Amino acid sequence: MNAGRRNNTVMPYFDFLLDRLEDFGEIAGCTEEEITAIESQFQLQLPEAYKDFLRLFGRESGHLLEPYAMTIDNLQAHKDEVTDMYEGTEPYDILNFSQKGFFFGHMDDMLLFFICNGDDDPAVYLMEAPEDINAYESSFTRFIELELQRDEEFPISHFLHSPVVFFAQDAPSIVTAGDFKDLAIRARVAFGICCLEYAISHFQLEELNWALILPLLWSYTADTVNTAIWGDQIAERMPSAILSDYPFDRKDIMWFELDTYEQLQQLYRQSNETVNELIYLVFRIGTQDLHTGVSRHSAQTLNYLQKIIRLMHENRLELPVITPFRQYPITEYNGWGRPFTREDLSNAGYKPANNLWSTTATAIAQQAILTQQVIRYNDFPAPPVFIAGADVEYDKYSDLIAGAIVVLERSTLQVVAYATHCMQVTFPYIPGLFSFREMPPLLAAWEKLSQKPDLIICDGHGIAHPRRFGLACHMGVTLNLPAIGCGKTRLCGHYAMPAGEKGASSPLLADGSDEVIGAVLRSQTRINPIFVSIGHKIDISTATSVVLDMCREFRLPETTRIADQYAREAMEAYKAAHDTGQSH
DNA sequence: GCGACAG
DNA sequence: ATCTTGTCGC
Ligand SMILES: [Mg+2]
Repeated sequence: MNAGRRNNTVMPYFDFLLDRLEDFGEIAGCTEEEITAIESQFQLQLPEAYKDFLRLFGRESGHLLEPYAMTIDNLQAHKDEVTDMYEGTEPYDILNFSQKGFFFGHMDDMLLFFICNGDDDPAVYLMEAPEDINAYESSFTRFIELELQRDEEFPISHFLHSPVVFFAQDAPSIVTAGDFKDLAIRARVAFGICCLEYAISHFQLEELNWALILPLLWSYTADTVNTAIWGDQIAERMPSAILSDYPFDRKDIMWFELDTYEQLQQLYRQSNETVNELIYLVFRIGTQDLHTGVSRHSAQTLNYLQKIIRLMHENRLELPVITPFRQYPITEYNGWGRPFTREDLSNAGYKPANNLWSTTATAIAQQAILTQQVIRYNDFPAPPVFIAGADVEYDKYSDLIAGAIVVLERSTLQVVAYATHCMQVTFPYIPGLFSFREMPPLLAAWEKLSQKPDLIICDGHGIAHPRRFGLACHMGVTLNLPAIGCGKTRLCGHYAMPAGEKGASSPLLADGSDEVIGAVLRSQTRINPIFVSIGHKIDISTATSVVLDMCREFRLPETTRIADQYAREAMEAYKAAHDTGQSH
């Protein structure tokens, strides 16, 4: 009767519900047209299991499922909520990748989503905040099945399969215009200029002649500034004015000559719209209250600040942290704030733009999602014979990074194969996000490797990691290869010192629980122990014995040592080849 | 609020 | 991780 009634469509995913549909009370399904409309509205391909769900419950989900707000009339609200969390970014862009996150319901304050990656019955995740994402159920059907079995209203206590923690510095800076409500105009201008600098760095426009405008902008925060003159000077240098069709006219321009005008033209032409718009917005903040004085919170400059923040978000740009600006309250100097310099900001924690830092939230989300794919038991057909080692080398004077993977025969330590790759770094070093820094050259080296190993020992932790997803896990899961994490120092967890003799070990325990996340292994007698943990497809005792087996004369396993050698060699070779090619 | 934080 | 010199203990 209902248009949502299924016709001949097979609905295999919720067979288990068909004989108890009356328990749900009032239910109604979606039509195929509605489902198609959702897909086009959200620009994604919905998984089959979810479509089946919609065919049954898409319009009315009955009292059992009602608290989850999973009917289609809620979808836009879910999306809006996520959008708010991310302040302007599209919710399905959160997880970066090519896949899109689809937010289909909620539990209390937490949003439920799956990733549209082509999987017919995808895993379900819970998002409490952008950087706090947990795997919840292994599939959508299982999610429905298990939720219906729960008696409790909202069984929050067992939401989390494993605790997800992250270092505070991993979290992206979240700043809203409202945060500047009580801060001086000088602080607002300075924040805008900092955003401008971040944008310049992000678009790799540092080489342009920013000296034409940046120092002048910064002069606003100095004690010598005359804001009226500053406004006049900046107005003449506005990108819109310089790039307009009107030719240079000495009568209109008081503050610079023709050659400066031409240089400015060149600058803004090579710049881009976003950066030029930021300059304009900074100008507006600086001049808005010029004649009226600063009233209360100066709502209009907050408005421009909001535009700046939105522009930054639209371009996926990290925002400067707000801490350094907090020291300039709106109560000082009639709202303008006391003067300061860029150095004052640096001393208070302002970090210059680093375009590599903009993706931390995405990286954390990936880890929370990928960690459930880690297999923590032995999963290999035969005892591993060809053991790979991996290490990465850096160069202090450039942004070069060289990765090496070496394959050794387990007992003889013969080098069976090796491969290296040198490239530019693509990610900064952030404890907890290490794999995003070292994986790219390692994966490139892996591609070149003529003989693939049975197992890989990585120079970094596996599950001995705040989100249980260190470098070794990332490598293992990515390559679908048994992997061991072997770190030199602790990242997280606590332990008792193992006995002094080679081979002694003690468990590495997770912070705040008794979960064993690794082994502290004495690899040489009375030498500092090393940290072994599961990477992928191997258990901790097997991992420990394999690592111990590879530790012959030194503290570190031969795999790591030899990989280190090859990586260093590759770096030197690359630099030498590059030098001769460049020096005229 | 402060310290801790793989390579 | 990087650079680089010196020192300690076997
Ligand atoms: Mg290393």
